[in-house]
Amino acid sequence: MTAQLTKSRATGRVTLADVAKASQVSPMTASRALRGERAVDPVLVARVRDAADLLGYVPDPAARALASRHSSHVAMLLPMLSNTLFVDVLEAVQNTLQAAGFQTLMGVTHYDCDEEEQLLREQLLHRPAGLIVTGYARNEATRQLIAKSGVPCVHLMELLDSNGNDGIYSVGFSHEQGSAAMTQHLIQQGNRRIAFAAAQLDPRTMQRLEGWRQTLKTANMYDPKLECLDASPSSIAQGGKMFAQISEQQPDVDAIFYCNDDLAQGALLTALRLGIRVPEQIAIAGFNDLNGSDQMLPTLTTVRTPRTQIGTASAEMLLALIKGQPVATPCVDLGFELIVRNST
Amino acid sequence: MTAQLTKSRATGRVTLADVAKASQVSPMTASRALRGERAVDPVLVARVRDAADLLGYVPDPAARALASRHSSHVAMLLPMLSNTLFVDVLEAVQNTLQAAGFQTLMGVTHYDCDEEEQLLREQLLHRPAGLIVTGYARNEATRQLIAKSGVPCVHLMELLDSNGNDGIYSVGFSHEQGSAAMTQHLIQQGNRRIAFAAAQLDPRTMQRLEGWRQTLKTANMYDPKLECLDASPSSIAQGGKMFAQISEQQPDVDAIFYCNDDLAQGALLTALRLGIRVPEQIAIAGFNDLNGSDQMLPTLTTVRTPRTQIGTASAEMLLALIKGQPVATPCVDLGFELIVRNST
DNA sequence: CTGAAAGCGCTTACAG
DNA sequence: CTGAAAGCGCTTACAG
Repeated sequence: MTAQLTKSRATGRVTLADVAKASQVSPMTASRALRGERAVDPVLVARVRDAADLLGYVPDPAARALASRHSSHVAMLLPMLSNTLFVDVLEAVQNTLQAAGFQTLMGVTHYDCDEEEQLLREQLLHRPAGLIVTGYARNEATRQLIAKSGVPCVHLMELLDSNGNDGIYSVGFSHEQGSAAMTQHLIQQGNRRIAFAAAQLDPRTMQRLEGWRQTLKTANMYDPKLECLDASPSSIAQGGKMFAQISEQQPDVDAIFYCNDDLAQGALLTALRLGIRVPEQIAIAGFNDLNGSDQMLPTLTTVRTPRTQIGTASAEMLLALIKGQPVATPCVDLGFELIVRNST
Repeated sequence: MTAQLTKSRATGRVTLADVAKASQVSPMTASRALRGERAVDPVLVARVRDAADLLGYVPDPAARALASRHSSHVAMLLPMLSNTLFVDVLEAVQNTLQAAGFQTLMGVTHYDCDEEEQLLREQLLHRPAGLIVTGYARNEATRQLIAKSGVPCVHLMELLDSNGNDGIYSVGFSHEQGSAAMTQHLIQQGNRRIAFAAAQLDPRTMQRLEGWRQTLKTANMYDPKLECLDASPSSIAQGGKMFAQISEQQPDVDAIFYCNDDLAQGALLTALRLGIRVPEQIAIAGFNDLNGSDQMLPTLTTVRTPRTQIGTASAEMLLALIKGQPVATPCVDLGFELIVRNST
């Protein structure tokens, strides 16, 4: 077949009109054929597709967004990139979305609700096809912004109480249960004074705190003095500081459960430096199973969290919502895994 | 002043036409006033701005992109997010661009030229206002794609030879010099069998290899057996493996220079495990000064690289290029810093 | 310095 | 199942 190669536009870009002309249908039919909308004669679909291939046609995202009022962007709000946890989620989301022809517009909130609101306002201007946000802790204005936008939204990382999850989509796991499982393990190992050490103090950290609290209370081992909370960012150095402090001020503590692996790694290094034997003198546990935890000395006992799976599953769920497909399980629990190594 | 609040569009969105009507000028004048284009009466500018504020007008990026043939996106190509190096650059770029009203469209190439080409093709469809790419190692098709697109482009991380940098913009530092400085330091410490251990073997790693090579050759200490190269990804575990291998097979090696800190951290941990004293029996050095290197036991001697500054400076340079402003220094060298700690 | 016209490249909504 | 019309919300290019 001989396609007309005449380009009608000054820009030199191959447009839908060119494809339509070459395949002798209207632009509308070409548009529908290319998008795989049904109710188009298969013969025409084939003709249009061939012409598009021949001409090297690629749809213009801006024109499409303007006309349809939906871009091919997905806006994603993450608290912080310095926690490798979120980098893993981001990469998984990106891979899945990219394969489906969507672009990820990432925003970093720094755990700040005002910043989140600001970012979301900005991103909503781009009429994203979908939204991925982290957790549920946000201000009312942001919540309204999401709801009113009508843009499908998936919530990352956390589970929601079974009540009041109407129209809420989420992929995550129970931080409270993960924390309880680790605390239970520490008790079973014979520890009696189990401290909980946390930084950043974001909502998910507080849920882990709660899991530890409840488990200790049930075991009659709870003591507020065992809570070592610090709002500064989580880091290896910070974990070291907290370890030095606890081991000096509370020599009776026989185990420390850190809310994140970077803190626990810092604790392990500081224990080495101070000549304190782990787990003999004090047991150390972490959360997330980040890079390097299996290489520490001793290797770190931790809770492995499914961040890559969370990224993939949330992106897939969002894709379904965007297409208007039914989502069987709106709130997906991907669980966690207790990884017992040598530090406990 | 009383602005007319009548909205003309079915979408309910406040448009430029609304602002124009409210401020009693033509849409064109409103457009120019809002964009800060000169050649508009200051009185009208003020009137238009007020009306825009009052109505809560925000320009539609899609319409703007379609009409102007340039979006407010900046496409950024990074090799890999698992190296925290690039996450730091990404965050800095994002912060700077966001403040200027641009969105970052990130793509991960996995050090694969074909993937890079594919990603760039996809991103170019969105008519980005600017491009940020990593290094210079790419295939000819990709190079052509960048050149033909006419989109301003800044190259990250590396310096370019003084010859042939016509029209090339870059922000980075010399990996070869950074590596040479560290090698020099190791020689000065009295080491005579200095191994170079590297993973991933990307272009910048090879430049560091070259810096080490030249320095050892000059000092008459070069021996090909001292090169320990492995193309698998860089990680703490990989560094540990390489350390065990070198210390077993080449007991005369008295220092190991790792091309990246994660490898060196793994080496330090493995040395502890094997009971090999650092730096007494063997000195260990790294590159980049990543998180945790100052917390290791012993603390890690390394080369600090200015990744946040690279991100900020490259974004600022790109912004200038986008605005058509002259760029005084097209190839910026941000240098590096030798950080001597206790592992050497 | 200001504006009327045309167009960017698609899709929605309405006919047939 | 197909198409002609209108419009998405801006800016470019051209007048004045």
